[in-house]
Amino acid sequence: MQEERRLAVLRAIVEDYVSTEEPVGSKALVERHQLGVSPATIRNDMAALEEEGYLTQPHTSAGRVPTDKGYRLFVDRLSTVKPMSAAERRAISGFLDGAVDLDDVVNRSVRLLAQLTRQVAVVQYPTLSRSTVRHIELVALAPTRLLVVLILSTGRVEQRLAELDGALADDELGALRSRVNLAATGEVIADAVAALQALVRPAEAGAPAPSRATSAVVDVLVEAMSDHRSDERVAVGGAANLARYGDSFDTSVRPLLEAIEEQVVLLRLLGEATTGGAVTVRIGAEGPYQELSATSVVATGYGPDDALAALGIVGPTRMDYPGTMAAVRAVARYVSRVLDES
Amino acid sequence: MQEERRLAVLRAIVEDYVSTEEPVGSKALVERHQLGVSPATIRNDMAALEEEGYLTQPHTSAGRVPTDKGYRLFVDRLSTVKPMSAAERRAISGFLDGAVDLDDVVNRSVRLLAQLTRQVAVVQYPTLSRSTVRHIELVALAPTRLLVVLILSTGRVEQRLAELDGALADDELGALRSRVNLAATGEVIADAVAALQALVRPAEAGAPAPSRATSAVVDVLVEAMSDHRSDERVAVGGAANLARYGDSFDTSVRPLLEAIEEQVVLLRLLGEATTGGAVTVRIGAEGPYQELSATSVVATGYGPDDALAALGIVGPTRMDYPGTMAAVRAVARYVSRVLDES
DNA sequence: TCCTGGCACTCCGCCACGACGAGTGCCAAG
DNA sequence: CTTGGCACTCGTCGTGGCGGAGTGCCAGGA
Repeated sequence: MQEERRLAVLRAIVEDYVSTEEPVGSKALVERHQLGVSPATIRNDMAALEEEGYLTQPHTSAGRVPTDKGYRLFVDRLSTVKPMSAAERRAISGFLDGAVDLDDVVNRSVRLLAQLTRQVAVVQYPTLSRSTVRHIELVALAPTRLLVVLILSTGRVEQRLAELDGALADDELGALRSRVNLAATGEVIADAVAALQALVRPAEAGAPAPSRATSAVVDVLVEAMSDHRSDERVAVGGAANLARYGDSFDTSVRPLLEAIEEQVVLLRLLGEATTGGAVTVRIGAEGPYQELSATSVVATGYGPDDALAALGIVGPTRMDYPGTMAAVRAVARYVSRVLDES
Repeated sequence: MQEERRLAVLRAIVEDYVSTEEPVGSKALVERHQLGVSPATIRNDMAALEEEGYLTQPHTSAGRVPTDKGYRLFVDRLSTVKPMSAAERRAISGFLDGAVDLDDVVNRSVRLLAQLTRQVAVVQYPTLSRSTVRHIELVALAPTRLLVVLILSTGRVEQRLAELDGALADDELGALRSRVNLAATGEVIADAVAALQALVRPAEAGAPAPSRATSAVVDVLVEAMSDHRSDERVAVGGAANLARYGDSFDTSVRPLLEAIEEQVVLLRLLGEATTGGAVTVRIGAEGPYQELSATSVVATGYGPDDALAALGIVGPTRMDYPGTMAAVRAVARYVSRVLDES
């Protein structure tokens, strides 16, 4: 069956091109793979694959190079995700288990991912909106100054200052602390916000009006919970891997460097990945940024239901997809596990 | 006086080379500057400057390029730090005033610095050892589980968990809180550590032995205060400016990318800068890393006595030193001011 | 003593040329 | 449908000539 062989040819071309970084010709192909046919036959297949848009030639009479469409077919149908070796798994879990707090988990993950894939790694900080409230603490720094500490399930801690109109006695502070914790602890952020706001809503007739202090504290908490600034935070690592690109500075390195500066861009690149549990691959011009048409993104969600946040890598379209996908998947799993334990 | 003119020639060469990025010849020099002498005279001066090691020629019969020694002389004696314009000052203070917390200050600073200098900017997080303790809070999360929150003068907040042997009553908790705050608040970290350890030292005969809870809390606090991990944190920005280097990828961009990955390297580069109040310039091979012999570091300390931490930029030796030094100095001043206010 | 104009020289960067070779497309035969 | 052969294309690489920018040196002048 020729159709099958054609796909085998495409797979072989992708693999060779990824490892040699040079257009691959028919002769080299039959030498490196056991295809059982002659170069001439391969040439016919290549011509057909080019006709269908899976391959292209840099110049007449150079070898063939996969197109985005070719990589897409390869990723979707021709490759199987390589399982990580036991040693790699041990290295991953050993490296991540040493993390002491959320920041550390994220930083270690991004370095790990960069090291495993030898690409630029991106890890999004856990999304605020997916977290639940673990605890709220109120600390009197001064008679009219309160430190409000918000501790989330992901280990994130936010602190704000609240200025009060008047001094607050210790027992009043304790009562207030109990009330806000009762309302918010264990709730998802959105529900916690609603519950807190209910505390200060004009109660039914006869109930006591909410105190000024309560309002102030609730305001600060709601503001902290609504502050999606940190939703937009990402850690980036492995920029040194950009140096390996060597050629194609302008088409690959420059736009990537610019993207790294723009966290918004990185988030958007990762964005699609949190949907669905599997590793997402965006190849070349499939994405929203034409400057990044020479780069691919391999990403996935992590955390409970893989919906807490996303992590992944950005690299040239010419990359080892099976290996990269395996690494991204493995790191996401271990990060999810580590976060779950803490 | 020829000696004076020679220095003027060196200054002119540095300025022209920085702006054109090309070796500068004698003819171009007399055209662009009012030196009042002929190219031939300039040639003699250039030959003398080269003899003394301030200039070098890429090839026979190309123009001259400053050596590290030439830049050094330029920086030390021939340049005056350009004052920032009023508009720039407004932009800086406006940009930094919007910061909400320490993280934000650092992040904004690094972006600001990268933007002003169009170089890679590096800002070290405030050093733990230079901070004082603002407040310690103890929060009972569970009967035998305490959240210990350490708030520092720089706005940094560290939190740790302490596990207790037995339950602690509210009033006991309050007493413990008072004791640790009394001992540590307002103290520099080193003194705070000593004061806390004094609390649990076997007191003179007759005094009550320190409780298990006290020991546990002090242990956790001392550990948090001794954790110099975050002393080693830096924020990096403006990596996209590397793209402007264009040529000299291997000599400049690659080692810099690698340095950016290695925070230790960045810290060491900034390290020397915290001594003394002025802006420090390290040119080319003057520094400890020969891979970075094509780059210069312009850095200074910030915070009280400029000793809290350091910030600066890393760029090619061929850079606008006066402008860069002005920007680094200005940002450091504003950051110090902002931190002082909060 | 120092500056200046002139002049020969060096050497880089650029371009055109030609040989080489890898790789292709096509065709006719198996 | 596969295969070997063959002519063709085109990029790469080394060669050599040319122009120009820039230099060093020297002799004459202030």
